[in-house]
Amino acid sequence: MAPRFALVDVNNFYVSCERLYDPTLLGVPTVVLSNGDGCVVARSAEVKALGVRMGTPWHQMQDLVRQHGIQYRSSNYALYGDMSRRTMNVIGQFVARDDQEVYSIDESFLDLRRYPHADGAALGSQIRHRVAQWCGLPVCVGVGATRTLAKLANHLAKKRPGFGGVCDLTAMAARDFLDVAATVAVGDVWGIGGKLSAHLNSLGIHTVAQLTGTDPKRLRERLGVVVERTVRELQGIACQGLDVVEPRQQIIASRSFGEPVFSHEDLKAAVQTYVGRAAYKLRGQGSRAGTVKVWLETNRFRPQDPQYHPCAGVHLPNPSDDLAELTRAAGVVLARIYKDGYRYTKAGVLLEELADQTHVQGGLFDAAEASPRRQALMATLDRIHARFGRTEVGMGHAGVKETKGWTMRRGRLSPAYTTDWAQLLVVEA
DNA sequence: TCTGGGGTCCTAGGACCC
DNA sequence: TCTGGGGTCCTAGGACCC
Repeated sequence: MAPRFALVDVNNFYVSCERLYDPTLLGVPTVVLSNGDGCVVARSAEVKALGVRMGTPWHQMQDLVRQHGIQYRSSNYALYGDMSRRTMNVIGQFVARDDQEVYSIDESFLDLRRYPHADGAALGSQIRHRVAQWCGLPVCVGVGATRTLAKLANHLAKKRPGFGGVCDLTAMAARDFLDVAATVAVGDVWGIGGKLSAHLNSLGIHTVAQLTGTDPKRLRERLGVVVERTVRELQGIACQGLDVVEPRQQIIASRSFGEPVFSHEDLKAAVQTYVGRAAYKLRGQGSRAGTVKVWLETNRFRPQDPQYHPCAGVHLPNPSDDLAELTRAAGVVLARIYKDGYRYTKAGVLLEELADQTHVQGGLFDAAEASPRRQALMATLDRIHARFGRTEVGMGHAGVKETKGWTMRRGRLSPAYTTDWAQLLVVEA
């Protein structure tokens, strides 16, 4: 059966979620800001039309904000995560369970090879209609013979109004495809970012049509196997299927601080909080970590400041998911890399060498396996975390209220409308 | 004054082994 | 004075994605 993929993607996902519960934002230029209200991570169509780029620092666009009355919201991941789950469930209704891959918070691939008679455009329209009606969110659908082509189709469905939100490249004549592809820049292809784009341009390859016509083997010599595969996928040869969801291979928890931090004590409090978050995710996927790494950052955007970006880690004698052990390990690393006299702006914790809980090998000199009491304590922590949110209970200094300086800014956070009884939407009669 | 956070995969080079 | 060749594993760093 000929491979065929669909990619369903929510338009301006975070902004669309905010608008769903606050209709005063409809038609108004709106952005959602990153953690700490640092920079723009989602833009409404009106803001995109003003030429605001993804990742623009918020403080750099204040003139534009005043001029055009741009509204902003702080990131509300409780809301986006829940809306994502609902949306993915609705999209998944159109295929068997094994034929859906949730690729990111706002995108899902569907493997259509088991539905050779389904009309791509009609299917796309149905999905659009149902997600709009059941979730209140706008999506676009792209269909192609490979995942890369489905991505490209989705890009066209979004950018070219003529497609009406659905683009099926498998229904397009080869000539028509090349005509369209000649109008799309290589940088718009999935897997071709800024660096590779510049490199391709220097080789005289500017459009998707040109890239599609290039010999993949020649490109491999210069640019590596990733680009080779991308070109083959553009040529219609599937190099990647649907990915099975594997447990993560690394878990990161990090934040920029609300204000700069100088002392070992404050850094310790921050790092302990991040360990708590990482350990929660770790246990959530049923893994244990073999390595704990910690890194610190000063402000890279102020070259006049003394810079220091250390990163170090420790191997644990045995992979662990125990918060006390992980916290102790992180503390040891932090003490090793901490140096006085720097203006720290960010810290992070990285758990690596993740192993399945059931496949952990006992060491020769271990104390007995983690005691049942200890495991019960961890399970209780996880329940508290799930019920009350991240910072209520922790280890050591984690979450102590007085050490406020490093906690992040969230100036305009919308309520967790769908995940917290206390924050339900109120409709005035 | 203010510039996100969490991931994946690939590659090159060094260490080590036989 | 002369000093192999081939393989694996690990790590750091780069590029990309959302």
